[in-house]
Amino acid sequence: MPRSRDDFPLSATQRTLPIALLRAREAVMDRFRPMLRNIDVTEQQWRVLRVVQETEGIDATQLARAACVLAPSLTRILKSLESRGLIAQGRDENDRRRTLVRLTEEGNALLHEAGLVSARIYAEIETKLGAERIADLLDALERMTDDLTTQEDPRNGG
Amino acid sequence: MPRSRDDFPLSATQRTLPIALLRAREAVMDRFRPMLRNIDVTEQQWRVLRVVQETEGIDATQLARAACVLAPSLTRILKSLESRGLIAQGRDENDRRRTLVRLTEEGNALLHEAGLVSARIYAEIETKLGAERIADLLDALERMTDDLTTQEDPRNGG
DNA sequence: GATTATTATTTAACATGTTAAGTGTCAAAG
DNA sequence: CTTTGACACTTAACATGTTAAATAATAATC
Repeated sequence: MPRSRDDFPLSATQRTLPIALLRAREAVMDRFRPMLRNIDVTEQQWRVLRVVQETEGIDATQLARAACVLAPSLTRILKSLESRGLIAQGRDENDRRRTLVRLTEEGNALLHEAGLVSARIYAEIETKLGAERIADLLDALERMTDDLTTQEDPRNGG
Repeated sequence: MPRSRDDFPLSATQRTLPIALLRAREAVMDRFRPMLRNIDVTEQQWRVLRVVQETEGIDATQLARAACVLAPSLTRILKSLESRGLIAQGRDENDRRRTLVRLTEEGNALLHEAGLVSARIYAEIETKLGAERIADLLDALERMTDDLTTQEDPRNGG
């Protein structure tokens, strides 16, 4: 009796938020990985590019937060993307500590084309799962994230 | 007008499954990281240890799947945990390709103590969010993972 | 039983996660 | 204007993610 691909003994660790969130994310990302591989861009690089596209001239700190990458990772990613000619970095003249990032024309072209494929994949997922179901899940996830991130006021002893 | 910690412009990428799942997972894991750091065990090592605890004598392939780590990562993790005396590896006598993993007494002691702390943290999260809400979210995540993982039968022309 | 295919694991190479420490810039205080 | 502190990265070091290729052992085939 062979075990199928997702058959492992149902145990406590499999029914926890960290594992369930990780597995769900893997399931989603598996659909996008072929596209990313086609354009030779990693998952994290893609997130960074998408955020830069949405907010041209964003600074590194906000970019890191929005793309969910740590500052040291972002440093390397920006260096890599710049050497590939996809983005350009500059200094904020008002605060020369800050790095400002924008897409090059080449980066813009890449995002335009890959963005179409990405949108199609997301639409497929939406068809498979149902738009409302995804919206509900997104709402639940965002609420949970907020509730866990908001640190309780220490004055409300408890 | 300073921007608060989680204030970034609300844009499309922030309302997608990959980002939302990533952020939710980060919010949860932030609660466990201090404990993990205390015992000098990484997030992935902890998952591996927990699964081994649940299924003593598990083989590497099932262990990797249950702990959500890739085979090459597992190789390194097991080597590291073995060198610390927390686990022991052996060969399956019926199939000498397979590596079987079990906890040492030291590993068992570590998991017992840290497991208490972990359970307390999880209980805190449950109190903050509500047990039913977590259960519903886990159900939704598991359903979505299943629905995305199940490859449609090619005979049902699509 | 030798050949071939398949499976389980490992190794290698590069990218990122993670933490700590270092560097340059701005801002407040003296 | 200098000192101190805070902020925005950057670098370094180690662990893991990810893919491809290599090894070893089993299974299937002729």
